[in-house]
Amino acid sequence: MTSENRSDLIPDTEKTNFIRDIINEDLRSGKYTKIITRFPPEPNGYLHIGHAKSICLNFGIAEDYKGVCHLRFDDTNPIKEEQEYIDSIKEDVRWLGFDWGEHEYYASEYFHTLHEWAIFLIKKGLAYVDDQTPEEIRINRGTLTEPGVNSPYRERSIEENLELFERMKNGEFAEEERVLRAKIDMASPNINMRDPIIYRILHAEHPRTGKEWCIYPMYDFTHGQSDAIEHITHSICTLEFENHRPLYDWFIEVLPVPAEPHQFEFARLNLTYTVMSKRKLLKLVKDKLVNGWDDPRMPTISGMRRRGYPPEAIRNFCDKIGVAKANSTVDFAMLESCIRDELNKTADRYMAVLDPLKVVITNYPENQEDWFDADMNPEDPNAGTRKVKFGKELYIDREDFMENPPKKYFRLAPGAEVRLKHAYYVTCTDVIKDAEGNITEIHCTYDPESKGGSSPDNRRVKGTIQWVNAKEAVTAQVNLYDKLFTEENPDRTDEGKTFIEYMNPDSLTVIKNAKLEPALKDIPNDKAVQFIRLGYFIKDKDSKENALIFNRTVGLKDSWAKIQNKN
RNA sequence: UGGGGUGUAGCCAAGUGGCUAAGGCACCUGCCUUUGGAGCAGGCAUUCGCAGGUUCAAGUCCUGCCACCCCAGCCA
Repeated sequence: MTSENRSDLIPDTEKTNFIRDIINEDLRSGKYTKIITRFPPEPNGYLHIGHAKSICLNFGIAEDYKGVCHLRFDDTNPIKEEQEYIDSIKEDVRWLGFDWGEHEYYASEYFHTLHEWAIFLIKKGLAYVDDQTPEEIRINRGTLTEPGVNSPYRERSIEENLELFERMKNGEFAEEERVLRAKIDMASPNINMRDPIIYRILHAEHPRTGKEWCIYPMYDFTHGQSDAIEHITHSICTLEFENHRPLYDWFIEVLPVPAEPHQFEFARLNLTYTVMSKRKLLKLVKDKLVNGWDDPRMPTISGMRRRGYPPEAIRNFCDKIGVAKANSTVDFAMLESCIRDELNKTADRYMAVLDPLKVVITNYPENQEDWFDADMNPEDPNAGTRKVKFGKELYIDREDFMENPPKKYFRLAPGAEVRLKHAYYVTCTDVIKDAEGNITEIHCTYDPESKGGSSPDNRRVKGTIQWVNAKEAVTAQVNLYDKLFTEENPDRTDEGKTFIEYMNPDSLTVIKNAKLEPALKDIPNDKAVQFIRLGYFIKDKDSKENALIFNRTVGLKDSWAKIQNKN
């Protein structure tokens, strides 16, 4: 091996984890002079936040070390895989902000090489065709504590194996009738080494190779070799493959592969109040317990996109949670914090009310109107300002008025004065009710001196609430989301329940009659905004010109709710 | 009961024998505020799963123990 020290490639970064330590060492020692990683999804479902961790790790390393990251579809099981998933995966990786350039690969492109390598193994006496039934194979594999027993077909001649494997390939056998196995050690304490199956018969059409094959290589016979073919230097996967590493290394050792990749394992991401297994997510979709893979309550990348999570926030989250080998469950609040942090810096502010309560400013002249300058984002002076129009009749949120307020309630109440954001101070003078005693309207007076939101006498007004002008407000549907599960760990089984039974019946609240500042009507679909005091929102893809729909991405931190919960 | 892993705060997570155990989330004070948002200041592990041992010095090394996770698909 030529040994060139490329420690110059080691990035100056605060990101630190055991994988980067290994890479740094490999660069210093001259083991590698260029880093090549890969993200290897199986196209059998949509990507979720757990995949985002792997994507950020693999593509992030490639970026930082001036290397490349391949996007490789692990498409060895045509029964579960579909083109729809391939398309969604590419869209999601791209949306997260990563670029695989020309390096888009498919394990299925290597089927011919893999097939040749299988024959190579047979010729070396290191693989054989087994005629046992699945049941027999299972029984003879032994258990965790007992060794397996050799297949009666284990010592077939190389010629017979070659012929049988050829006939398998030619479609002469039914599924489950025969398999090709590596001949390793049926007594190995590592079950993966007990003559693992490397080829099975599947009379299924493949999304990419069509009907060309009826035998398909297993994951273990595919992954490492694909890594070798692509000259991957660091093949990073999750912990459950740790037991497979000896097998990975065995194939690399024994086969005439063009490179010697190495596998490293890290702990997959778990998040509180959500499930991450593709099987479970698929069930939620298939059983229509959610509205598709991109339901904003789903932990899928597409769900988060529709929910309004910015890709930068997801990437930042992946950086913050770190990469280690200990199983862990990250607090959902950590993700939300990253979302708010990003949105606080970037989202323009607008005013909206979710549950409109009419306010009449009794001393405001009938035909007067005021235009106020409202800052788009107090965090970003460059965001500029917009004009908002004030009027005699407004809407405020019903939550922002209480007839009998508790202590420390800073909002509107009879006799209380509040600031209407960007506009005037108002004081509540009357409460109007219907026959049932429901509050239908409140009357206020305004202080003309407080124009713009501050008064010459500098008197303190504790509360500031948002409002919209009744005359020009636009009506919209607003979707509020809560956790999909009520249980921190929906995967728990100790109560004898399934994850479905932990679903939160109130995970979606649809508000039909929200009133919005008119400017919101023309907001682009992918532009995140803040509704002042209510949270961050994004226009839903089903939103129409005359049927606006906004999804709440995440609420603002609510210290008032916290105070109330204490009492 | 075989093999492979992992244990640092409520949750992530640095730490590679040597100054007072990083940082973030959450939480708690106080300040500030035209969003009860944001921001600012401070607090929050006498101790690193437990017990021994080595050393002038141990979260880091050694021994033993405990707990949890993964593996018996012709899934990946």
